Amino acid sequence: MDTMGTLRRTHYAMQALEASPGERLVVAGSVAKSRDLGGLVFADLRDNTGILQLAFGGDTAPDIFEKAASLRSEDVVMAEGLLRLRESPNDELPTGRLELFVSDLRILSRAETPPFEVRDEVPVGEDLRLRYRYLDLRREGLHETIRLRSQITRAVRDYYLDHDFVDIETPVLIKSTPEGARDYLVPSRVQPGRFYALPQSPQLYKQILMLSGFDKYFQIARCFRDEDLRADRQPEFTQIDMEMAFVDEGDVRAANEAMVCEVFEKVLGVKLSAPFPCMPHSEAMARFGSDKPDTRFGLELCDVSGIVGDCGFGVFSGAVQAGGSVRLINAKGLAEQLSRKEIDRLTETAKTYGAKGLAYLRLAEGGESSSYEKFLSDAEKAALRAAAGAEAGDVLLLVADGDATVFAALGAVRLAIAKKQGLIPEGVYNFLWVTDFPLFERDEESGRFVAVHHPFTMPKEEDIPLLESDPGACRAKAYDMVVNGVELGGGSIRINDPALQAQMFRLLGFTEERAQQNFGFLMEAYRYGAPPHGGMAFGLDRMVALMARRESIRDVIAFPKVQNAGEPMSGCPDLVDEGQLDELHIRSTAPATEADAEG
RNA sequence: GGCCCGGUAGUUCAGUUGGUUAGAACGCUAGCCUGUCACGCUAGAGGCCGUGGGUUCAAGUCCCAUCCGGGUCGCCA
Repeated sequence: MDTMGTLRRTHYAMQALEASPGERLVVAGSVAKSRDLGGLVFADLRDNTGILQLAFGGDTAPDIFEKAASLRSEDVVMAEGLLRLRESPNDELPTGRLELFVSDLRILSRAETPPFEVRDEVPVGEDLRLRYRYLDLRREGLHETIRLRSQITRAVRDYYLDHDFVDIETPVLIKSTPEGARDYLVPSRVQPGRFYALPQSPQLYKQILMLSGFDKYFQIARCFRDEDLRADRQPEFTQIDMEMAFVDEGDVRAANEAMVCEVFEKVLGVKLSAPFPCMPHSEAMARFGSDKPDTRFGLELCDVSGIVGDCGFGVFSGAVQAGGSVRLINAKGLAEQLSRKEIDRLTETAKTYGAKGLAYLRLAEGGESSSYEKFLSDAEKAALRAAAGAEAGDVLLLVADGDATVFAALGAVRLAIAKKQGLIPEGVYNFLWVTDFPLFERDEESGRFVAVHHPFTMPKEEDIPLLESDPGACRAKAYDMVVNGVELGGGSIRINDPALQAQMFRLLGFTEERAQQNFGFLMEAYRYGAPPHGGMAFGLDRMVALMARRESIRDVIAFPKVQNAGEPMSGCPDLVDEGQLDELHIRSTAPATEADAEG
C-alpha cells in the first residue's frame, strides 16, 4: 500500500469540469468501478462530488499500469495526471467528456469485496444497508440526500439568523414530565435514585427564553420519544424549533411560511405559492377526514346523517342517534376500477381504523349493486344519491359510527383509493395551515379531557368563557403546517397568564401538588412578567424527506434506528457492565446475559 | 401488545400437487482482450433454504414455536 506523501488533492471530481484539458490534477477517492481491457485500464474514481474516469495505457509507466490493473471496487486511491478529452465521450456522465490520464497512482487502502455493490442501480435490502451503513452512504442517492439535508439546515439557519432570531442550545438532560410521550430516562450517578429525561422537545425552555427577553429564538434540536417507530417516526429525531414574543397566531404563521418558502426556493429552486391557505380543523375533518389533509386530489367526504338518521337500517340510524354520523365518499367514475374485491380491500382498511364495515353502492355498467340500499326507502335512496351527486359509473362508500371513527376510516379509505388509482399528481406541493384545533379531547380510557396540543396552549379569546361550561367546544390558538397529507410542523400561542395556566391544569385534572411538582418552575417564571408569545416546531426529517422525495425518514438520516429502536451498525442498545449499573445505583432486573436467561 | 408481508449463493430473486444432483442474473476469482463506461469472451468457486421442533417413506415447500427485517393499528401532550 502507498502513502499520500506530499501529494494533495487539487480537484474534486466535479471540479474537473472547471479545469482545462492539459491541466495537471490530483484527485482522490474510491474506485467505483474498474474496467481492464488488457492494454488499457479505466477506473471510475468516486469522491464526495461525483465520478471522474481515470485512464491508464499507452505511455503509462509499467509499474503504474500494473497497479491500475490490480484495482478493485472501493479501493481508496489518489491519482495525479493530465486532464484530457476522451476519445469516446460518455454522455451519461457529467464529466463524460473528460478523463484523467494518470501518471502517478497511490493505492492508499485496499477494500475487501463489499457485502453489496455500492451502486444505486442494484437493489439491496434495508437491513443490510443499515448494517453496513458506511457503504450505503457511499451510494450516490443516499449521499446526495444527506448533502441536501445539510443545504436545508443551512438555509433554515440563514433564514432565522437573517431575521434576528437567536440560536440558543437548551439542555439535553432535563426533568421528566410524564405527560405525552414516554420519556427516555438517564440515571443520575451523583444523586442516587434520581433520573434525568431526554427532551421530547425544547418546549419549556424555549418558553422560558421568551420570559428571558430573547424575543426571537430558534434551534435545530435533537428530540427523543420512547415510542414505537414508523416510516415517519424515529425515537430520536430533529426539530426546527422556534419561538417569538409579542406575537399572535398570524405572526408566527407568516414568519414560518416565509422560512419554508425561502428554503424551498434556495435549495430546490421551487417557488411556493404563498400565503398558504388556512383551513379550520373542523373543516379539514369534515371534508377530508384528517387533520393533515392531502389536498392534491378530491374524493371529499359528504355527511348524509340527516338523510339516514331515521331510516330503517339500524347500522345507519343507530350511529346517528348515538351521536355519531354517517358519511360517504363518492369515488367518481371508478365503478369499473373498484371491483368487489377492491371494495373488500378498502373495507379491511376501514376496519383497521375501527369501522365496523364499509357500506357501498356501486353504479357499474353491468348493473347496480349495494350492501345497504335494500334497507332504505325509495325516497331515502334518492335523497342519499342526490346528496352524493351519484351518477352512473360512481361508487359510494359509507361509514357509520362515532365521528372520530368515521373520519379516521373514511380518511384512510380516501387515501387508499387515491394511491391505488393514481389520482395523486406528482411534483405538486399543496401547503396549508390547519387552524383552530380543539383545545381538549376526551381520553378514551380515562374519560377525562387531555390537551390536544399541550397544556400551555392559549385558548381562542372568544372561547375562554367555554372553558368551564363546554371544554370540548373550546378552540385553541394552535396551528399545523400541512403539505400533501404530511404534518410538517405545528405550534401554538402559549398561555402567559399564570391564573389561566392554573385553570388549565385544573381542567386537565392535575392536582395542585402535581402541577406544582411538574411545572412549578415554569409557573413561577410566569409570575415575573411574561410577554405574549408563541412558536412552532417542524420535523426536519420529514421536511428533508419531502424535499428529497423519500418515503421513509430513515432515508434522510445518516444513522437511523430500526423498528426495535436499535441501530444495526453499532448494535445499540447493548448490555452494560454490572459495575456501570452499580455506579448508577440501578439494579438490573433484566437478565444480563443469555446464559442467565436460560437459568 | 394486535394484525399483515417477507427471510433460499456475497446481493436481488425464481423454485410446480411435498419427490432424483436447489437455479438465474449481478457480484467474486482466474485467464484473454488498446477506448471501455451495465466493457466483452472463456473457465471457476460459492448454499445449515433464518433458527428449533413436528407431520411424512420423503420438507426449501405442510404445521407449531421462535428470531430478524419491513408496513400498520394502539401509542406518538
